[in-house]
Amino acid sequence: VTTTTAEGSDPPAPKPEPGAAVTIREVARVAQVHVSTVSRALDPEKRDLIGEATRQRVEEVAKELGYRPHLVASGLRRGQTRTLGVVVPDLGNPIFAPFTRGVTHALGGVGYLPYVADSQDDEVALERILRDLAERRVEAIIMTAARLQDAELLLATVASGVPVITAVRTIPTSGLPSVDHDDVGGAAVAAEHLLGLGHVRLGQIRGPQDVEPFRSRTIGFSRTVQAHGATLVPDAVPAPRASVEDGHRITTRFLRRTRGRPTALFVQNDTLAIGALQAIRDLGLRCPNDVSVVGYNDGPFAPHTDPPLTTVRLDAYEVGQAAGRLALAIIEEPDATLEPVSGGPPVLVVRSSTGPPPS
Amino acid sequence: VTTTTAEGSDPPAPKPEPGAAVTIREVARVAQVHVSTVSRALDPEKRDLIGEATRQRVEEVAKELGYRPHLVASGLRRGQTRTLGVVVPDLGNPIFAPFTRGVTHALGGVGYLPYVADSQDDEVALERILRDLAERRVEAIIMTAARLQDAELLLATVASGVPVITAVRTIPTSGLPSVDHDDVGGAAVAAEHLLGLGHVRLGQIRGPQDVEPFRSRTIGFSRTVQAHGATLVPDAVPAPRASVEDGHRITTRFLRRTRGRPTALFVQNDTLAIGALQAIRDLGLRCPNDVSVVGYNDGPFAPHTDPPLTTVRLDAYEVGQAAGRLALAIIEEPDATLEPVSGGPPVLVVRSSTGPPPS
DNA sequence: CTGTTAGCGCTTTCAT
DNA sequence: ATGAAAGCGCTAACAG
Repeated sequence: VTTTTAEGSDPPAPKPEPGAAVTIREVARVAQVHVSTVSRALDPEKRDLIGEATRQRVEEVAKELGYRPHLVASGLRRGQTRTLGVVVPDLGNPIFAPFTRGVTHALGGVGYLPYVADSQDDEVALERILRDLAERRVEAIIMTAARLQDAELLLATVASGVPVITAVRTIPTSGLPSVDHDDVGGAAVAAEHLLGLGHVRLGQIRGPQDVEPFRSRTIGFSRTVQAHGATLVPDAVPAPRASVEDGHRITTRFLRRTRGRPTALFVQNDTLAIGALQAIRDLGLRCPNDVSVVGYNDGPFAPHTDPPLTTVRLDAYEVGQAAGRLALAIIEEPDATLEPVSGGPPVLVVRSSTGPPPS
Repeated sequence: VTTTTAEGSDPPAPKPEPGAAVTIREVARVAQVHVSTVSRALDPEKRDLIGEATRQRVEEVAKELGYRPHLVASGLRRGQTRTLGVVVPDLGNPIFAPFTRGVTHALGGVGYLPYVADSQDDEVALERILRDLAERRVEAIIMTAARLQDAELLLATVASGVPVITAVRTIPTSGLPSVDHDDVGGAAVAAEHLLGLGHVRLGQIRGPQDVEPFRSRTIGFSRTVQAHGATLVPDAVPAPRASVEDGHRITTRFLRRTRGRPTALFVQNDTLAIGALQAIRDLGLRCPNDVSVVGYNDGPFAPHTDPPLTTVRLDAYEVGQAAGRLALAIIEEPDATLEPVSGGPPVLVVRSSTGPPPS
């Protein structure tokens, strides 16, 4: 119990305690007010509940003591963490750089900060990541590493109370809110480009088919080629991973084994396409003279491959922003049924890896 | 006040309360034990303080109710967040993918999860990021986005109580713990390679000189060239950013303006080198016939440029791991003076972008 | 072995 | 306009 100092001239003006981290309590003690007053004075929403004079004093003391708010503690009390999880399959895939920037930009102003985790397409790693994120009470998870068989795991996460949205790699049947982009359409555009150049024997180098976008690209491409009455040379197996190495391997096998080799290849992403271009060179063929190549994503290196890659642009930054916004929306309205958001239409970027078929 | 049920036969076996999130308290209520008993039963460190029978019951109830520990709350109590910040200058730079993986792997087993933030080399963005990380009470910050002029800001962060370590981009004068790699040596190796091929007029395309590694590379290269009595063709300005575009622009200007053009170029990172190769082509020159190029980093695209890039390998994964370990070390021993850790020696990877000078 | 009590740092009724 | 008291979910002495 402190004695009132209603009569004294100068108030005691306590010295800050040394050592210990400076908390709201310390500020209160030095400023001679109750902790709740400090809390209010420093809360932008509530600062005008406090008298001008006291507020100024509190602010001054806070600054002087070097007070830093403790977001974890205030978050606990408020029931929020202002945190979310971004799960990517592979940070090495160049589209996740702009994607992640898009997310952070959408989040930036509102004080959310993302945990970023890389699942490496490993089921048990993913499981650990999701559990960890849930236990840290992230307010939402932006999942870009989904394979079709992960639906159950993701729905369980949602059931446990953490909203999950999917982007880039969605799971259409799951009912999870998603940021979509029209990969069927994108692949169709690629096919039309090649058909328009006069190709009649086309093939595709497919990515892992348990990943939605690759599956859609397969469909879009096949359907369009067949609709035009051209020949779709059947490929052997899809690439197990969307890596340069697998692109090289699968392309080599595909171009070597085939009788009546295709004159044009739709390679389902840029990373695979880099491997494909290399394979073509290694086989002693020339691109685009012997075989044309279309990639997908228009990542940062597409303009700089040899030859520069014709590819379908997917604006990963934009998709990331959309994902960030969608995540915020679902945080605000957890029960709203959210329409899939579109990440913008795919557009073909023509460079030098495509040309007319050899005569 | 609950009445004791000491005489009844079957214990009441309370039903879980619906709705509300299931906490340790709820588990305790259902399992008919005190919350602290639950806390202990579920804590791997303390589980054997609890009787076999009760522990099993608690575990069972916890599982049945779908109890998830609340890491934020327990962290608040324990005074830790098991969280750290990784600040990168640009996620688009391909070395930060393996770097970040290295960090997470070093951290994985011990339950730390990183926030990842991208400063885009923007001073005010960086300031915001550091403040935010500090207020979230990350236990350490791994800073890879440091420019020399950021020393003060970083030291202020340290003073505010959050340990900061630097990696990739260090600030030698700052005294911050760091993961170093020998860029002077790496550049020297590059120079020796070119000199060994017989080049006598060499130049370099420099990255931003307020960033330590670029500065060291400048020194290592110049020094070695001069020591061998060869001519170092002075360049105009360093690239303001380490981007493909700047690499192209600076290289174009450099090769065009120079009388007595150099026959070999040390380009201070792979991204710039991609631009440089492009510029060489655009000028109608051939690489390596007219001009040889050595890059730096050996990023994922180095084998796939045209021609494949001779470059100095920096093992970013390894550096990331070292940074993770260093961060853990400083978390455990905040006051230890930590020796700079080395991220492994630079090694030259010879591909096809270098050859003897034209005769 | 288990329960009691207090408290991490903060916010929020509810008083006054 | 400010203070008092309670509590977010959990853990850690300190009993017994």
